[in-house]
Amino acid sequence: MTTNKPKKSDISKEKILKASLELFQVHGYEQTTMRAIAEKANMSLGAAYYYFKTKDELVLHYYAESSKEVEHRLGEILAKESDYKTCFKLLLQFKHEQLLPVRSFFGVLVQQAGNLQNPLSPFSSSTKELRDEAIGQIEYLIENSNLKVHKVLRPHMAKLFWLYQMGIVLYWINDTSHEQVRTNRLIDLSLELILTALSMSNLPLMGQINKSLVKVVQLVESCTATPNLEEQHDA
Amino acid sequence: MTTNKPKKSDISKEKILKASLELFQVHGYEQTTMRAIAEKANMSLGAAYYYFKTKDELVLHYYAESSKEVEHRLGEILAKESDYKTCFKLLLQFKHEQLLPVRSFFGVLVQQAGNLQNPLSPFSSSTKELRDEAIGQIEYLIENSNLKVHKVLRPHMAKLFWLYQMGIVLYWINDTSHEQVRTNRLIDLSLELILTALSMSNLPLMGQINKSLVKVVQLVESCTATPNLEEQHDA
DNA sequence: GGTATATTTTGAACATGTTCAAAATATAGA
DNA sequence: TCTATATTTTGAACATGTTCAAAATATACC
Repeated sequence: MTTNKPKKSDISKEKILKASLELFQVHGYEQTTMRAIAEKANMSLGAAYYYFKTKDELVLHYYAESSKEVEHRLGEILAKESDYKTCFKLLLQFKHEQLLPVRSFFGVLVQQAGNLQNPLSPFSSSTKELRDEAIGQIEYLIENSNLKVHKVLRPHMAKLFWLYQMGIVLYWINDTSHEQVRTNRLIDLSLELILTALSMSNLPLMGQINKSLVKVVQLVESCTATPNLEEQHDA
Repeated sequence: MTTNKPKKSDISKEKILKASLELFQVHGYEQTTMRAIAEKANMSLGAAYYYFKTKDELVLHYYAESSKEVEHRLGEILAKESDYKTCFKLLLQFKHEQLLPVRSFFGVLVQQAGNLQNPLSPFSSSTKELRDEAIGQIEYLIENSNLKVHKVLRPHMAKLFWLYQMGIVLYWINDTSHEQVRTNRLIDLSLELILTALSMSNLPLMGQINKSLVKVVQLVESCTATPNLEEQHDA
């Protein structure tokens, strides 16, 4: 069931992807119409919809693709560095650079964050796979790094970092400063902050804070992890 | 220039607002069409658009209205309580209850948070007035409370609390648990966390963290405060 | 009241995401 | 090669947010 012959459908799919990428990059997500995409791909509107059920799905495709590239890059980074702060910074910077050309339309993903019902939300159930993949990547990064953190927090670090990283992306998307210098500064400053805070998590008087933090993370997670399991009247 | 005679326009506006509220409540924001609103208000589609330039603007109206109610409620709370934790909790709970009937469609406001260009975003320039109003309310709450926090943090507490509160609302919007018990738990837990953390901000070894935090807040603010002043190539 | 101007209302038209039944084409089995 | 089935393509149609020129109505001034 792997790739045998280049099926016609694959070729058409490619055509649509190529056309949409170009248009999205130039005109952004909203301004690009499905009709324009279909036209540029030399096919009818209906054909485009045969391959991608919604306009959203096109963007989701790039998201998935970039996730794979990040995974690859992560391996490279970890081969050279073990200081987790440096690693995380390199990772964020790579995402930053790699996503630069698609920034104009990639934003829709993040922008829809607040609506868990929207399939485009990074918290929605349709993006769960991608989310878990990203969190797994961070987990891997942490495992292979020198991050020292209280054992109560440890199992939730990857999720926390993922949330943090989503915040950075959100900022980046809306950052209109020249070459996004502000985002870079934010990365530096916030990593500094987190680094310092985490290094304190082993102090005795932090016990309460650590526990509260874990509970909050779990509560947040419980809303995203299984959003489609219908109304869990929990206790 | 105050209310003289009930202008025809005011009556029509009221009719639209009433119709839209009912429809939004029953069917939510997306499912409610402008045509349905116009029909329910006994007027043509174009007339509805004469009073509200976009569908969004209708929701924005309720946002503004509820903000006034919150302000009123805040006065009541502060008259009885001075413990800032209790105050904040009461305030959050009031917002929670008061917004309950509009929860189904009020979410669009928060959901668009990620797109600062979207007028519906609570970070956008079109909602700046409302935002400042809300922050002012929190400022007032803090001033009249017993909150003790490091002087470096003090000037930014209201903004921080506002951000925090937006997070809570975001959670609340998407909380499908029975009677939103999860949101209530989140409020308890996170307030506990913040309370503990803030009470530590005066400790000597927190100096670095405090400073970093302030810088991060300022950086975040710089992206929201003047989003329409065109490309500030800052240093 | 009559006329000029401002306000309000209308309905048609447009753009765009999406659906769908039917047509065209490809594929497999005889 | 011929036929049956599966895949792909098409274009028309629909829903809905939005715009707009023209018509209807109200208001103000004589």
